Amino acid sequence: MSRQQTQQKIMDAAESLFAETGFNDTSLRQITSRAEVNLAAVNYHFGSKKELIQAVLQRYLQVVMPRLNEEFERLLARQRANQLMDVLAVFVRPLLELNEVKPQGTTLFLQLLGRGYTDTQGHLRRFISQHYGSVLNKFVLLVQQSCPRLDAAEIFWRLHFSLGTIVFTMASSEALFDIAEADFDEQPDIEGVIRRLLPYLAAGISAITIQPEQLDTITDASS
Amino acid sequence: MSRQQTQQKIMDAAESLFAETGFNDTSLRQITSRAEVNLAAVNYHFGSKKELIQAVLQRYLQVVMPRLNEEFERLLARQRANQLMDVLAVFVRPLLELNEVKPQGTTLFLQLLGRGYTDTQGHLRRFISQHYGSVLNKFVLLVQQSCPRLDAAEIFWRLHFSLGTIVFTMASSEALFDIAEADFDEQPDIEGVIRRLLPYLAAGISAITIQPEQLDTITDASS
DNA sequence: GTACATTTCAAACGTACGTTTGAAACTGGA
DNA sequence: TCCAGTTTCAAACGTACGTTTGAAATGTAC
Repeated sequence: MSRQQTQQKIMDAAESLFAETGFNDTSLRQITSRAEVNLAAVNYHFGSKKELIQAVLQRYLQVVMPRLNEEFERLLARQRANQLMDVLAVFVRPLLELNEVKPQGTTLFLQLLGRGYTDTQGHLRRFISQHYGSVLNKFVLLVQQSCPRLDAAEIFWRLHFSLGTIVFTMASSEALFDIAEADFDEQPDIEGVIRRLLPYLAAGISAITIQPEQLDTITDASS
Repeated sequence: MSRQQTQQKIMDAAESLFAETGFNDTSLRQITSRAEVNLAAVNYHFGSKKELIQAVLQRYLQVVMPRLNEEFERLLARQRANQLMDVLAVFVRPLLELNEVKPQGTTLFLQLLGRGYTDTQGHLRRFISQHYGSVLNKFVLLVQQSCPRLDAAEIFWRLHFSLGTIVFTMASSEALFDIAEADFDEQPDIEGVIRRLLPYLAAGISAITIQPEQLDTITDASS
């Protein structure tokens, strides 16, 4: 079997298991057994489990990140500020194109991204911000331009709120899909979820800032 | 040492470690060592690690859930539908009262809740919905009443989006606090984050629903 | 076909985990 | 004081993990 074949079999088996169970709760023995390769193959081909995790994510990141970078640059080159919804919508196409990389690619990638942030995998956060920090900074800049009302701190928090929404939804998407199917007769797919996500995120990010006094008023009024 | 003292020392040590590192990545040896009790004490007093996790959460749930239940009942008894913001604001006071149960109680509880949903701890989700499902159903009903425009499926998704925001923010709140402090000279506390969260969540949940055609328009327009 | 490098394989390594055990140390009431 | 009941303790158990090892198998170039 060629070097590439083995590596690919390992990464294919690993990514689905990682997406289902998380990184820490997936063992190399599960991975190599599903991939039908020897246990030692992971360490031989990737060095360590940590490096395998990075390789699995890198396979998608190296496709989607240059695409996002293009889109961000294009929006930044415009004369006037973009609508927030337009900035967010930029993600849709590159993400859905991951389905051409491999079947279920979009779902897998987003689930993996979710695991990367919820599992204790500090090295993954570092890996991403080291390799793609400049791309993500362009996105933040675009959001700032589209929401001039909001100061940097507010945008920082709201973007992390949004990251939480995405990451949590994708990490538990399997369970959510099951419930949606059982309770609402939906046949939800990843595109449907993204469609539901965008207006939610856009409204949240551009929400009117509340003053402390106002919040107290509301809290008091209901007591 | 009395039964209660030991159990409390274990739960105190466990909850902070769980909040920092997650359930699966915190070992009984770390817990008993920090609590200065024997390793076997956890199994003697709680039966198993799983039951310790539930006990740690239960300590907060049994305080906050009856309070929330009261508030929900009160809002449900009103003649006309409540504002969404009022419904959400109901959480603020009961959550902040957890700081009186013990120092940092609010933060700890929300972090633990976050871990419960992001770690692979299916038993916790089951535990909560078994014990407090009826309370949470009242909340869903209140949201539905305050957003008559939205159908049940849309509310289902948006409430889970919101859950993701809360859970993710709290699970990584330590890191977020550090960044906010370094980059924006904030001294963020849990109350400040809640203050930032409410308008974001309210705006997201009550966002205007987008039609598929409109989304395509936006996606196309930006290409 | 031989010599070399690459890849696979079964086995073992050391470590860490949750849990169990049985004896020792306590406790409070008769 | 004694004793039953409770709680602590050090030690061990069995299991699973990521990684390493060295020999066997496979592939490749001449």
